[in-house]
Amino acid sequence: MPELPEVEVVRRGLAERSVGRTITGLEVLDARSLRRQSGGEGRLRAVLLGARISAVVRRGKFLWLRLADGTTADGTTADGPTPDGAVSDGGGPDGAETGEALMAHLGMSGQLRLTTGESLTPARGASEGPASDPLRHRRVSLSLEDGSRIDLVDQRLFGGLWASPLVPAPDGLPAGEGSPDALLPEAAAHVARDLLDPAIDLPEVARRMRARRAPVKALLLDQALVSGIGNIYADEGLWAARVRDDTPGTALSQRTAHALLRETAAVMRRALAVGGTSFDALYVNVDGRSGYFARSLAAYGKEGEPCPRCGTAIRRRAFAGRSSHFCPRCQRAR
DNA sequence: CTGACCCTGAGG
DNA sequence: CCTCAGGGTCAG
Repeated sequence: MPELPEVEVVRRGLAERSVGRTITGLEVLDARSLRRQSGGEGRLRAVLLGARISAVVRRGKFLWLRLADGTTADGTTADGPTPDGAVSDGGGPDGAETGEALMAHLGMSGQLRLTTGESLTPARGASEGPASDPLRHRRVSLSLEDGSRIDLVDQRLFGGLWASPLVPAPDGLPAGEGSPDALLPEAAAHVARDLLDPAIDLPEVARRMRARRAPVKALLLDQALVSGIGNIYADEGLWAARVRDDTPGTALSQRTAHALLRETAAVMRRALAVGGTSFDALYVNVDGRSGYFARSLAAYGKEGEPCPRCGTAIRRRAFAGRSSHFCPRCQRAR
């Protein structure tokens, strides 16, 4: 559910309130959230404890925290592996970059919540709690030096946290939103630039789409081609550009393919401006608040409702293992 | 490129 | 009780 705009809302919240802080604790309530961490909790602990958060970066739906050597309470410097030559000193005043990033992916139901000292609820039994407890599905928590906490809350456990070494981005351009340089985590190296990335080459992405026979919706969802788009914004972008989901990439003109990308970007920008899309409490920002874009959706989840453009009932069908929503009248196959 | 899998909770 | 929802990954 969280797609680019929602993840960007989270990135901004974290960047505002966690950059410069040192990580002082790691609490793992459900090890399944660390599924992608080789070496498990012990390895993650070694990377995180004593590290200072120097930046919060996003590419597509992937988020990562850049880590620098922080100063521990007793004044000693935390250690961390530094891959030779990869990192000189991107860090701030009190430490060199550790060469590792903390990756975060929210999956379907993941949230990163920031809780300040006062609002920390008295520790209930593990992740058990009343249905009203917003932290009921808390899986992992990072304690920060100021007493605040970053909580990964994830009902369905598709998301996760894991450490990944930084490598240079092949094009030498900033690795993502919020990135101080061209270094990106190895784990995000396969992820294409997203539609809100100033360094994305839209005509080139359009050309690559047109070189593939797969249905255009599958291409929009291919994170290695263009990242950040999920089922909701794919349907909305296709609706905005009046393109049918099953149109083969090869059937698109350069003009149409480019327009589709621009329309999808525009939808995501509008969603971001109102805090993202959420249908319920499952997607929220770092303070637990929902965005307002759901009320602006034209196609997604609107089966049977009139198309805002022509009034025809929106249709829904299974597509590539997911559901697809479109207007049968004004979204024509090409 | 399709489908299974990872998961849980809502809804039929 | 069964099915469905869905991002990413990986086997086939």
